[in-house]
Amino acid sequence: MAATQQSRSRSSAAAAKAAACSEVVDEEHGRCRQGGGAQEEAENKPELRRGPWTVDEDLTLVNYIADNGEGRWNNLARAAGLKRTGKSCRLRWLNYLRPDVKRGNFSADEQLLILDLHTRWGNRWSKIAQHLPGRTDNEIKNYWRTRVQKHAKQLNCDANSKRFKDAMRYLWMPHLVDIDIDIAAAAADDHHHLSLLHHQQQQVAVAGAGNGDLAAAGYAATNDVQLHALSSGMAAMMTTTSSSDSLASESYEDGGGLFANVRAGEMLMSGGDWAAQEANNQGLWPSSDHDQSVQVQVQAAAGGGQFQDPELSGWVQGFSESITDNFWASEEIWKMQ
DNA sequence: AATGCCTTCAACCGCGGGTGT
DNA sequence: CACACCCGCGGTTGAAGGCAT
Repeated sequence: MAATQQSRSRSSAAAAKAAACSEVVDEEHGRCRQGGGAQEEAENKPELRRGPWTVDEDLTLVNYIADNGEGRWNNLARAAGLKRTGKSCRLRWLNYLRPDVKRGNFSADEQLLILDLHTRWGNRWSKIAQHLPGRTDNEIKNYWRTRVQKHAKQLNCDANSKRFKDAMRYLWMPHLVDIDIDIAAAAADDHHHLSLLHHQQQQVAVAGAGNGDLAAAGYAATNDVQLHALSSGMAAMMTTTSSSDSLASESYEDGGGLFANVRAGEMLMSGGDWAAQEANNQGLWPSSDHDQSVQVQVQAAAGGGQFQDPELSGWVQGFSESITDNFWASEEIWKMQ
């Protein structure tokens, strides 16, 4: 709510500023021109505004789309009488004015899903956004650049690096799942339900540890139920998207891979049977030889052994230590969102 | 109070792919 | 086939607000 108000406040301020702005833009290249200059061009081309949208412009755009629908953005901009490029109108509508745009901070579910999907698809923001109803690619991109990359910086590594992905996979995601379970438990305020959640969590872990083909084994058969029990919001998103596109065929792998690795991460932290777990994850999660070597090293550390790679050892150790202060202190931000 | 730095996010830009002529 | 136009995507920028000094 606060974020929404902040956003609105910013928008209004920006709009007020824009109203006083006489800057216009070349339509084709979007370049800035100062008002009064290049008169000849101005006569041939309509002056276009750029910068923050005013309330009047927003209303014009919203009303026009309500009457005529969206699409054909250049024509729309002209027909609506907006001195904006079609691109600008489209962006304003899709990222801000659209009624189903969800505003405010990302939930743990959404963060988890973003981390998962980014691990799979990289910076395919639009594709990722398709699986977060109400969220725009721009918002997710900003989230990644501001929040996630900030944590990567804290860890002194690149957000796209193997190390950071490992950190997300084995430490961050499990933590988000825990937050999610806590939230679900608090919302339900139902001890029996909570027990069920943890019991089903265990079942997935056991299924992963007991069979070499997790996806083909019990997981696939009960995936949907388990996801719902584990994380209602995330499961809802999975369910929502499963019938819409290619993710349908991947959804079992998504949930299974993610969850199996999440459980593996928890095992790591508790010194569990990593090797057995990892063996069952192969094929479900993008995994390279390097992945495996890293995981073996992580396993060694979890079991009290030493890392073969001193650099990695130091980093993982530093990461683990930072969990209790810097990293998870800032994580409180997530929790509050 | 003034200043500077940092964070956030709306908006812009360039590019590539799709489509119509 | 060539060209022009439109749309959507990912990267980047810059304004605004918050915070520290």
